[in-house]
Amino acid sequence: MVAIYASQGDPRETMLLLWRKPADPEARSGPGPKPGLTIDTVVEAAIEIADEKGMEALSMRAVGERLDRTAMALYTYIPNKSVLIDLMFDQVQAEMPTGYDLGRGWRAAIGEWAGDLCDFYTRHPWVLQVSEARPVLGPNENAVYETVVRILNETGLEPRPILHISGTLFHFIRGAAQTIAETRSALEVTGVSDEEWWHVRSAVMHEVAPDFAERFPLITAFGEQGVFEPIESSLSYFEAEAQDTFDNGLALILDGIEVTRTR
Amino acid sequence: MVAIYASQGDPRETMLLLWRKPADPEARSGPGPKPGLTIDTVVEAAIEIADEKGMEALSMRAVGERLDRTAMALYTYIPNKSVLIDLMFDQVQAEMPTGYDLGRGWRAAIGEWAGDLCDFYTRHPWVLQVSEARPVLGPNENAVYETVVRILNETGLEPRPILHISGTLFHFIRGAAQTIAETRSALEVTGVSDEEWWHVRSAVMHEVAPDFAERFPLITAFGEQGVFEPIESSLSYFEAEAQDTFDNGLALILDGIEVTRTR
DNA sequence: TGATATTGTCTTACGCTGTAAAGAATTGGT
DNA sequence: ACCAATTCTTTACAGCGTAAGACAATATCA
Repeated sequence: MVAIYASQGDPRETMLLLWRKPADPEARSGPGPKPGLTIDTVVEAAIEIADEKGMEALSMRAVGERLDRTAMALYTYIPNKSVLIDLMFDQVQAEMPTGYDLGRGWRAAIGEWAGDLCDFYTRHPWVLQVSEARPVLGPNENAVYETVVRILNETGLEPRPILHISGTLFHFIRGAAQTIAETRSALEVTGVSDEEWWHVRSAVMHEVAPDFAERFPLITAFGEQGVFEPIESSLSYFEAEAQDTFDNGLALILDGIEVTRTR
Repeated sequence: MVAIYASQGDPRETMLLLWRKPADPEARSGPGPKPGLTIDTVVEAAIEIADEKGMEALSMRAVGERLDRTAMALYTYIPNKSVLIDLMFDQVQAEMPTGYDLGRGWRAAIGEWAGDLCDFYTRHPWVLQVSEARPVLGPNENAVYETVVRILNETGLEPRPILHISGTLFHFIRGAAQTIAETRSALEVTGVSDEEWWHVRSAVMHEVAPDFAERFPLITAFGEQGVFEPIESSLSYFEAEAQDTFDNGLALILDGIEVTRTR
């Protein structure tokens, strides 16, 4: 996963695009051909490609082709690919709900929010490749932050603990969502099911590390009583396991918040 | 971050390399020139490049150059780049300690382990780009899993909860380490300090969203009383903040484990 | 000793990437 | 009719992983 730093290029220009403030409010009627595309159509096409085939399939040529243009035509609308990714990133976050019911308490609300965020990330796994370190600062990203902080504010905790908890939730949810998304796509990408994958490797493992059970007794014991029990769900084994880790991990973190709160 | 799936190519060949079992124990004295490199020298050179300049600078040509060879010379030792990354991945994990003192209880031990893992990831941030979904299954990766499970086994919990907790810890620690590493490298890569970065954007923000405080009242309020207080530490503001999030989030998760344990 | 088979390494080549530079085509204002 | 502005295309460059083929070095066998 290559960390993609937000906003390579002129920050002002990027922000104007993110918040859709045309740089020059006049001058939108001069000579020259009318633009055949808009920022939104370009961003939308790029999002479709990233959703369908992943971030590594997102090329300027591919986006251009989807819009019946060449790659270079896009540079009329967008300064470079890095900014395009920022715009995609902020655009999809509009999918996240903002109005969670606080009537049933912070725990129910944050649980719902976390589930929605995890679903969001698994719908758009490429979003996880955008660095969180220096945020994009678009309107929809800000709305997501505002939403989680508003829910956590119900805990009665101070601002700094709330920011730490929000960061912790993001770390956990992003990691869980990434694993869920990767287990899901692993079959599509490699064409090998979890069962096949494990079957082949466990055979080679015995050949290559005959002393495995002695060297790693606990994971051997834990593996034997958990791995590849027949499961009823329609999910692959690993995906079901990843989903369980999310559910249980989330509950554990909420318990931890409760402890912090009542201390 | 592009998810890199482990073991593209023949799984058996990859496992033999990971566990350093030469495919053919005989036949190591035939005609032809003697090999000038070894798997280890190649993997080591690749790790150095990834550590120094990041995963996106890791190219076969770059590794070859560091060893005074061409890119193609490496294919004598390694089937392809994907397998090279698997070998790098498992190799560096040997840095993780395995013998944590359980005398002071699981909480102290897991706290130490988590800190070590976070440090490990920030030393080798490229490791975070290797997918966790289908593990590499090398000896050192297995040792890391065995270690964390051995510590968590001290909680007295059942295997499945322990696996969920271990997964939760990995998700959280990876996310925290990634943010720490990215805040650290953001300055090097972009040449812009956190303060400059924020100064520019907050100015443009006022221009582009004059109603920001009304639209996002809580993050406005929370921001005002926390952001960019002068800090004494040698860390950048964001890095110190990311480190705080790790420390507090870890404590919170450990509290959550305690709750699960005593329920 | 000379031939042969085997192996390490290099060169070349292909299709992909982001985007700089330059030119063609289209349009509105004068 | 001309000009200036704007959209869009073409071409080009250096980088990527790696397939194919050539070449050089070496140990074994006749």
